Amino acid sequence: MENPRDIFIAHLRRKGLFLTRERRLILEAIFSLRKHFDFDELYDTVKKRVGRVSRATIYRTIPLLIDSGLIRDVFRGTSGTQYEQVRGLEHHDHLLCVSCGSYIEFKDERIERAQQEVCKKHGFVSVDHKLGIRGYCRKCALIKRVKA
Amino acid sequence: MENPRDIFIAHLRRKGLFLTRERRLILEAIFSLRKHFDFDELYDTVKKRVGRVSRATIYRTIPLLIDSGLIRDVFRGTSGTQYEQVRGLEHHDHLLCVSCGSYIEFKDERIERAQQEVCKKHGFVSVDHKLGIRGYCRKCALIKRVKA
DNA sequence: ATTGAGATTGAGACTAAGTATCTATTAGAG
DNA sequence: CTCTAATAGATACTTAGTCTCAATCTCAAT
Ligand SMILES: [Zn+2]
Ligand SMILES: [Zn+2]
Ligand SMILES: [Zn+2]
Ligand SMILES: [Zn+2]
Repeated sequence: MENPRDIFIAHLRRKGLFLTRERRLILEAIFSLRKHFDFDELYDTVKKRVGRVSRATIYRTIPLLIDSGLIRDVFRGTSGTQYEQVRGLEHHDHLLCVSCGSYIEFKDERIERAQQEVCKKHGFVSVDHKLGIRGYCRKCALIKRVKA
Repeated sequence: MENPRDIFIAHLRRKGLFLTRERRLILEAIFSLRKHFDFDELYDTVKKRVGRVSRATIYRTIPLLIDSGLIRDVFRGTSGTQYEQVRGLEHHDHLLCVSCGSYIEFKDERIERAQQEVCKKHGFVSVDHKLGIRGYCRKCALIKRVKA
């Protein structure tokens, strides 16, 4: 039951929903994409494979996939939400280069643990969290320094 | 020179811009608002005080205030960006209740320090960061438990 | 105080992400 | 196979935020 398709079906069942052709194709399309993707990439991929799909269907399916734990939304930039495949991957946070748009993933146990403590101290029940550090990646930082 | 108005003027000067009546009024309006606010609250407040202001002017002024370090944008929810006054306050991060919309501010030095180390390890030059933990505040967590 | 170049405003057109609505179609239980 | 609820597609709609441009304002230089 670690198969994404089975996970998805199980989640749909639980909510009394069907695994339709479209939902299956959207799920498959996601796994043909790079790990981080946005709406348009998903939309274009599905369209290329099926010929026709409604934007609304994609928008309706995304929350189902999020609730299934198969993807998550990572950032919300100026041009729409960025998603990423979860694929059994561990939770992680991001370094985001504001210059070239690249990102680095990281996970720091000290940060994760400290967050739990913060929540505990405030009687707060955490559901999820996002830590995004914006700045300049090694390459862009170098370029910037050369220019300056 | 710690006066917000002076900080703002200095920033404008540096960029060859004027402190216009509108910009001054927007700045003043912000200080009459609670610490966290969104576009509409700012817009309505300015309008109430001056009678007329263009949405575009507010939108044009916000980045100037951000660049001046007087406000910062905190989240981007479903309904627009949330800003907060900085007012010489220390940087902090947020616990966000998904049930009642309240937030708790916190700062954890261990987290801040660990972030610096992560950046260093990746040759990443950090500009800023946002850590948002979503979940249920004490009160809402209790209500949820009672219901369940 | 006047003036002129450049900055700024207001109004509204525009863009684009995401949602809502409606009708025809489909999934799947019985 | 049949029936019903769920669904997809098409498209209208909503809304945060940007862009445009003519009219107006700012302020430094006279
Ligand atoms: Zn984390
Ligand atoms: Zn990632
Ligand atoms: Zn922080
Ligand atoms: Zn805050």
